[in-house]
Amino acid sequence: MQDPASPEQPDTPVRLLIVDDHELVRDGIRARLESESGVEIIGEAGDGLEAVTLVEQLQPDLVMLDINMPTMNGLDAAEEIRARELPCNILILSLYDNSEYVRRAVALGTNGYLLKDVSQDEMTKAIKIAAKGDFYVSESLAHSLDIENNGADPYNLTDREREILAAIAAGKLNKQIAGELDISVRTVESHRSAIRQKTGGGNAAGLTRIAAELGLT
Amino acid sequence: MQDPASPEQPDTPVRLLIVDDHELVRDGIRARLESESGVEIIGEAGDGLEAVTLVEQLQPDLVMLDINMPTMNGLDAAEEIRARELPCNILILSLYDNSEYVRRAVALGTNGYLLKDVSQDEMTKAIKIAAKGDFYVSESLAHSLDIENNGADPYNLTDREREILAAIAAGKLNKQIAGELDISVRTVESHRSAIRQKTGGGNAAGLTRIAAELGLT
DNA sequence: TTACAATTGGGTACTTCTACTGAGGTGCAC
DNA sequence: GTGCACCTCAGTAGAAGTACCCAATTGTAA
Repeated sequence: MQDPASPEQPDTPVRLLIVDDHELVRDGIRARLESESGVEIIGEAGDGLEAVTLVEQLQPDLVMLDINMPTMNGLDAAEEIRARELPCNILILSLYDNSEYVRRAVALGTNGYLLKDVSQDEMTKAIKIAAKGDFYVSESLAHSLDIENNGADPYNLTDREREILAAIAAGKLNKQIAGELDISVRTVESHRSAIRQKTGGGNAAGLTRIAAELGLT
Repeated sequence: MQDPASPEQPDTPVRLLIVDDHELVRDGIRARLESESGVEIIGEAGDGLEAVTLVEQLQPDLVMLDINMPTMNGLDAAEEIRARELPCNILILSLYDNSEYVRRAVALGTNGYLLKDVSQDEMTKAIKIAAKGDFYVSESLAHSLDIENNGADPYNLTDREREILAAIAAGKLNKQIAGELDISVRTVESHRSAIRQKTGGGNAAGLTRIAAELGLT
């Protein structure tokens, strides 16, 4: 999928960079992989900024990125790594199975999306696949999402609708949103109405919950 | 604080039960503690229900409970353990530093509250303290919360206000809330107004975010 | 080219929420 | 028993959102 410096020989271990803001989780990953001969952990980072820097310095074959992190989240870090055209495969490791995250991960050209409830076997399998530049996604996710199609969210919201939903969830009034997007209040109301219809979200509180569910916070 | 079967001799290892829905996190905890002679991991559970059962069966000195879990969350499990008067100390291990969780944990008579960004040293320290029946809380939390006082949330909401805030966050209209609580709409509006004033929450979307922050979802 | 989806904008009537004002009753602490 | 916090309820005015109706423009896909 990408064009990384992937090891062609199967006996060369995957040089892996672990990124998670929780040392506890990093310890867990380490514990799992230290018995694995095919993987060599060459570094750790605690946030996205540090991750990008270390990918540049250490040039790992694969970086395992948590999403929810301070300073810079994993998806933004992935975007930055791709923007700088660093030759490194990316495996997203997230707590959440929300489709908006997966959608963005796919759009960014990452090499996989794992949930944190992953088993040891699946994790090593995913690392091998992602390190080769292919794409791996948790089975539980592959079933619930139609990634093959176009990565659409379950509500089929348009880009504009997602943009406005995020603004609503941020507590902004229609008038404010209209001002910021330079459109009329009536248009915002139209979009809002469409969002309600598609999501069944009800009032602002309901829409905020759905926005959170979609990762638009 | 409680009255558990705590080991009086310092050379008797703490018999620990680990509860977290993510095998990855359990592996991390294991990896950290297996070098620790004072701690013996006697079992694992993946949700609250399983946790209560295993506490009853294995009678550990200490149970380490994650909060966010399927089937039954960690706080409800702690409540059940206390209700059954099982002689076991409880250490909460949570991803979130929200005050409502800490407040409930304190009210339930648990023996500590750890954040998942805890270091190895602090974790073993907390385990030792909690296993003795004392109370340990992460320093970062102790600073931000006035647990000494009465475990109040940072907004000083009353019980009724929290109840109504939760209903608002659930997307209910004032009229609905009034019906369910058997009070007038005007009263709901009064509470809502007070909540806004205390939290600076603004409209329903803002209040929903704050409710999520307080763990009222 | 035709068809369709997305985005934009409006009219009208209605409901809900917000922002102020006021006050009565209860229970608890000093 | 005097405060004080809490819960209860009301009036009024205006702002905001909801629920319908409608249509012009643009871009893209069949």
